[in-house]
Amino acid sequence: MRISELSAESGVPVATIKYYLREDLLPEGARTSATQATYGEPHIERLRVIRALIEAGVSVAETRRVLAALDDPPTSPHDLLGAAHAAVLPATGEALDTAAAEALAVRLGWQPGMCDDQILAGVARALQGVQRAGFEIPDAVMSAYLESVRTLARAEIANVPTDSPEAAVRYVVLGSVLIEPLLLALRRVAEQVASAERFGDPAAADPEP
Amino acid sequence: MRISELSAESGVPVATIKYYLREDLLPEGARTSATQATYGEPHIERLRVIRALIEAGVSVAETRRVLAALDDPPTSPHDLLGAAHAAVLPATGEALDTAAAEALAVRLGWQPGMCDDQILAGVARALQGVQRAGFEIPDAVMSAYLESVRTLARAEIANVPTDSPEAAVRYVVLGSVLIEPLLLALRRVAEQVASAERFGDPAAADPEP
DNA sequence: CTTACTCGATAGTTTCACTATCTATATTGG
DNA sequence: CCAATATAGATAGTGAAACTATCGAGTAAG
Repeated sequence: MRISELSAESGVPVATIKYYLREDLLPEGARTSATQATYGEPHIERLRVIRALIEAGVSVAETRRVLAALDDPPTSPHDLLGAAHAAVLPATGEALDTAAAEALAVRLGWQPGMCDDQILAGVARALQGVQRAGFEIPDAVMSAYLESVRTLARAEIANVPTDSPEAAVRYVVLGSVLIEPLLLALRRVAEQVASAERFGDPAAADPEP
Repeated sequence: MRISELSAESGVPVATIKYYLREDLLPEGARTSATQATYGEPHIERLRVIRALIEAGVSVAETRRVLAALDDPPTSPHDLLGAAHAAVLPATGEALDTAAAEALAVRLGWQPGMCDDQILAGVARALQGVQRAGFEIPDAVMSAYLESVRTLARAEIANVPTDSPEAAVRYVVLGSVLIEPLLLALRRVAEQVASAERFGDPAAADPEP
């Protein structure tokens, strides 16, 4: 398959494919001469993953790191998850108050050394943003967050496929990143439903013409 | 308070404050002459909210809409939530398969007409991204997502403060937007914990020197 | 009255994700 | 075999987004 066919097949413009090649998101095709190369099915699949990540809001640099984790997975599934997470986390710039973040992590069953500091720093950064806006999270709500997130993570990890390493890698790496927009979108729907339940919006009743 | 003091107080550069004034994120100060205005405590608070939203990844245009919802809230709490959600949702460009999204929404207790199509379109878009990457969500995991998200939303809505309308507005509008990074960060920690539990990473055991 | 500050307008900067152009080479249809 | 088309790789340009800097004219304070 030549680059123009790859483009037609995937819906991604040739110029963009070349850009992804330059950025090391997509591997080179098999060279047939100095100015010619051919591409195959793996390239199409890879392009699908790239587009999904980028459209999910992952930057090109982060996408490159996610793909690197896919291509060159650490041996243990646990390290794999760490690599996937690290790929989408910004390097910590400013100093953060990690005490509050650790307190929450402990309520999730976390123990010191259990994961990369970056992951905890993400919690600290998010808390800082919430707090700097002068927003207070009621205890009951925070408890619900922790409970929900633990349930959800347990189900995810319990379903890591063990049959093939490749499947496990795909599941862990893509699952941790691609699911994020879905969770946020589902939360919005659930909030609307709960709000309709509580505040009994008349518009929720089926309107007859 | 003059603009330079507001800048010193809030840590936001004068040029940036002027930019926010131009972009209608921050209201004008009280004019004392043609080239002078003074700012007060509300401006500092507003700047804190703006910075929190923008650092949480909300764009300037979305931030403007969120602030508009804060300033000029719909009368019913339910519509308020809709306004907050609509503020951070992109206008749908391409056609989406909403059937799958509706099926999920129904499992959350959703009924036709219960919320803006945009919110459902967000689910459809997220599903499409997941699916185009060739990623399969196991049924058990999807069930856990729905269950978790319902629990979490119920707790959030149950805790909307009813004493003052202002407090309710703040809670709903900021809560739906600012909490997102926190939830994603907590999910990562919970995944790490669940992963350590399942795969028994030796590094999780406390290392003695 | 001079020095510093302010407003408002305008223009410049940086980053990001593409997108377009160009040259030398390769392939392909007639 | 040769002209039309396509390709790789390099380089430069684009447009959006979020600032950042500069400027001129008008205060304000010591």
